[in-house]
Amino acid sequence: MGPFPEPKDLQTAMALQRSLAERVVLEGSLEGVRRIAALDASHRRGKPLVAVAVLYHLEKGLLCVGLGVVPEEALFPYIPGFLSFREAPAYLEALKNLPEPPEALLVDGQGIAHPRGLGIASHLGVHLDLPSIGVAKSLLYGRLEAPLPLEAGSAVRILSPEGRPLGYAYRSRKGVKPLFISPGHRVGLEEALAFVKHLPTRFRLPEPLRLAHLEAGKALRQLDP
DNA sequence: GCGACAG
DNA sequence: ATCTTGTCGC
Repeated sequence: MGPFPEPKDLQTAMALQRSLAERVVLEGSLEGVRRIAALDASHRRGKPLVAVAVLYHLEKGLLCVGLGVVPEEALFPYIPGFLSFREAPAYLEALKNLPEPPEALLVDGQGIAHPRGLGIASHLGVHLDLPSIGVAKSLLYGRLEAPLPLEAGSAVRILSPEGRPLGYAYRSRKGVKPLFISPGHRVGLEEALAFVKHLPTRFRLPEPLRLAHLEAGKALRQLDP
């Protein structure tokens, strides 16, 4: 799949995003997929970025954890709309440290619900040619078709300014803030939501992502107590 | 020019 | 994302 391109400026990054977005495939079902990698990262200013890939089996649960660490100096800055250029390199390292390749990716961030149609989940999916889904804790782009009901399991579509469906706002549990689900690559809109709905979810985040989040925080603290 | 703005 | 204790609510 080649190296992960690191653009020298935002104009170049933007052009790359528009180009890669044309390669996104918005169809496919994840039925039958059991082994997924959940991706999350944590960091503190002046410290390395710690990325975690959790290999999770839908029936066996947590299998193992892969780490990816990138020094602050090597990091692309965080700019809304360009998150993948900052975090994806660390995720790719983390994925290399897994004993076996996942069948799909669950990523903390947007899929196609992005100004140029290439959130970090889509970017990673296209780069690795793997099915991927974006699960974000807040909305970056688009608007909700209607207010999201308070009931657990409710979902309303995320629409682009032109009215195109980009994903779903999804209430995973009662009394929690919604998650924003959008297909990353090689999965349809409905299928992406259906897949997330079937993941074990004890709290707000689906269990695989929650574990990845906990592991990332743990790893960051162990860097230098 | 005025807001909005994943992690 | 992280800095942070107790506290309100299901």
